[in-house]
Amino acid sequence: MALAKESTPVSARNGADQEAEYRAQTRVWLRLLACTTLIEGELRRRFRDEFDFTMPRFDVLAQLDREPSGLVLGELPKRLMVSAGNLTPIVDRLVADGYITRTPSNLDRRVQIVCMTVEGRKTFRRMAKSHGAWLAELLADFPADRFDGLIGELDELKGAVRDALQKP
Amino acid sequence: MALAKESTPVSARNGADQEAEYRAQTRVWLRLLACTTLIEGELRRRFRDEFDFTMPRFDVLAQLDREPSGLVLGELPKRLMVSAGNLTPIVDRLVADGYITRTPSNLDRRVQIVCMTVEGRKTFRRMAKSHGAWLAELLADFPADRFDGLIGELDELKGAVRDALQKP
DNA sequence: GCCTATTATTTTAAGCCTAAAATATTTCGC
DNA sequence: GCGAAATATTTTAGGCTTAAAATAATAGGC
Repeated sequence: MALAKESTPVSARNGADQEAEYRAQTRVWLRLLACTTLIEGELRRRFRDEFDFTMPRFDVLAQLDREPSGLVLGELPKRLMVSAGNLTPIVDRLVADGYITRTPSNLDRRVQIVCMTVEGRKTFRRMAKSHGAWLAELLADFPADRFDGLIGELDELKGAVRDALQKP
Repeated sequence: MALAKESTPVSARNGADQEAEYRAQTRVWLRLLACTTLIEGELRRRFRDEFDFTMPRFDVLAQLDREPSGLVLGELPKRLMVSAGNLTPIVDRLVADGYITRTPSNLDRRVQIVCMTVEGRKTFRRMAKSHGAWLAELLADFPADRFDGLIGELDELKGAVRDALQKP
C-alpha cells in the first residue's frame, strides 16, 4: 500500500485498506475545513471590527489592485470563484461607497469595466497591511521553516482536486 | 532564519526576511482557502443534486449520529463552530422533515434535547456513504502515502492558530 | 437584413451566517 | 424568599451565496 499511490484501483484493495484510506481522506478534509473556518472567522471579525468591511469586498478590491486599468466585470466571478449574481450587490455597494467605478464599454454595451478609485486604492492598501499583520499573528506559532513544505502539499492537493473535477 | 522558528521577535529581523515570511503566510492562507472552497463547493453541489440536502444539515446529523441518546441543543453550536442563532432554523427544518426530535428537558426548561429519529439515522447513513465516496473521488489523485503527513501539518497549524487566538 | 444562438449581467428565491437584542428560565447571594 | 447575574434559546437586521430565470445586447448563418 505504501507505494500504491492513486494508481491502485479501489476494487483491487482489501476492505481494511480501503477503510483506512477513507478515514485518512475524511480526516484531511475535516482538518482543512477546521483550519480555514478558524482563520476565516477571525479575519472576518477583524475586518468588521477594525474597518467595518467584509472579506468579499476586500477580495474584490484585491483583484482590482493588481489591474491599474481596471477589469472586465465578468472576470471577477472567475477569479474569485463565486457566482456572477453574487457579485452584483457587492460591486453595487463598492461603487456607492466610492471605492470603485463601473463604466459600460463603448464597444460592447453588455460589458462593464470596473476600476478602483484613488480613494479605493488608499483604503485597500491600509486594510491589506493589517490583513498581512493579522495573518502573521495567527500563524506566528507555526514553524516558519515548514511553510514552504505545507504550501507545496496544498498546491498538490489543489491540483489533484482540480484534476478530479475535470475528469467527468 | 532557517532555525529561527517562531521564537525570533519580528522586530529583531531585517526587512527582507519579514517580507518573505509575510508572503509565505499569505500563500499558505490562500492555498488553504482555495482547497477548502474547491472541495466544499463540489460537496455542496452533490448534496444538493443527489439528496436535495445541504452541508450544514448534514453536519448536524453527523454530530447526532455519534450520540445515540441525543445531545443538548446548546452543544451543537460549540461542536460545529457556528453561532447559536444560526442553528435555530436549521434544526427547525430537520424537525419538520422528521429527521430529528427536539424535546424540552424536564429538569431545566431552558434546555432542549435533540435526537435523531430512526428515519433520520437511515437517511444520514445513506448520505454519509456517498459523502465518503465523493471525498475519495476528489482526493484520489493525491498520493495516499502523504495523507498522514498532511494531516499532521494541518493539526499543528490548527493548534498554532488556536493558541494565537487564545493569547489576548 | 432577419432570426437564432451566445454572451454579459441582473433579478429572484431560498438558505446560510453573524452579531446583537430579546425572552425565558434558573441559580445564587443575601 | 427576593432580586440580580447567568444561561439557553430565539429573533432581528444585515450581508453572503448559489442556481435558475430574466433581460439586454451582440454575432453569425442564411
